[in-house]
Amino acid sequence: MNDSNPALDLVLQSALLWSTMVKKADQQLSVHGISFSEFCILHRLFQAPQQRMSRIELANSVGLSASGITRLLQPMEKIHLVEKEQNARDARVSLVKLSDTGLQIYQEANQSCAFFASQFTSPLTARQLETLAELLARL
Amino acid sequence: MNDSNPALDLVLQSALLWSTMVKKADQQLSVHGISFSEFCILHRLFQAPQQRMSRIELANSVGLSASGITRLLQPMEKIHLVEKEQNARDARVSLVKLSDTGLQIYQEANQSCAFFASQFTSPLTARQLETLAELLARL
DNA sequence: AGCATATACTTGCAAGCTCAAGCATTAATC
DNA sequence: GATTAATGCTTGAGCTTGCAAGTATATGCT
Repeated sequence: MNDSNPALDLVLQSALLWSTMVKKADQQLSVHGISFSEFCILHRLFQAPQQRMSRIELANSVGLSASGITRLLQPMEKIHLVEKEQNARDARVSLVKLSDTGLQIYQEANQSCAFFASQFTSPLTARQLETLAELLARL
Repeated sequence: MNDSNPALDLVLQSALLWSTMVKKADQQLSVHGISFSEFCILHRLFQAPQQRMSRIELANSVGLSASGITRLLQPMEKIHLVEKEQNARDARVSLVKLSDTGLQIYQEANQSCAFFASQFTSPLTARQLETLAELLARL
């Protein structure tokens, strides 16, 4: 009757884990006035060469749709966390660039988020953390 | 400059991974007319003693808020996947019970979801899957 | 050059979820 | 026994996101 299925169990287990994790991260980041999604954006931009990316690249890198990016970026532009730039070669793409204030907010938020992350993963040893990351990277 | 932080990387990596995973699972389940959230509900009910739970328990077990459960369950009651029952001891709680048709849909959907899950985890060996589940269980 | 197709967005609409507030019921305290 | 607090749930308002459709630009084919 109860044909336990490890793969299915894993999927359900992690879905629950992930949803609670994001909620907690959101809470931690709220003091900086940004959401977890916004932090992901800033993080990707920070990592990008010249801290600038196309919106589509950005969408893929954080797992959102193109329209999701458009709407998420609108308020971020308004408060000048990011800037809109045009691509000289291709007039379709509009680049997103991390602004100075965006960089500052990112660095502050990064502290909070890093603290949260280390707290969240504290039940694991460094070695286990590494193993976990490795296994997840295969999926 | 690039002070790489394993814990933070893990959090960001898994956020992306799970969001794409849930989207794919939703797609797989759409042929049964239910969402991933709804499948989680059915799954928990199926596992529950007498296939019946209070709404708050259900909310916690799938990582939703109480109001989320209320709204998610409304259409499910309408198409008779679940039934509402009263608790004799406590008039506040209303129990949710898996119906016969709900059970049937669950079993069909379970096949799809199990297939998806095994496909999703196919890059991992059974041993690695076990390790992964074990590590996630600690978080 | 001209037309079809693909790409990079943006926008209208709808779904799914949360938070805050409210209601009903139960438990706890005096 | 009455009052206060806690619990279980529902509802209104609002946020975030996705999908489908639309626009603008680029690319490829002939």
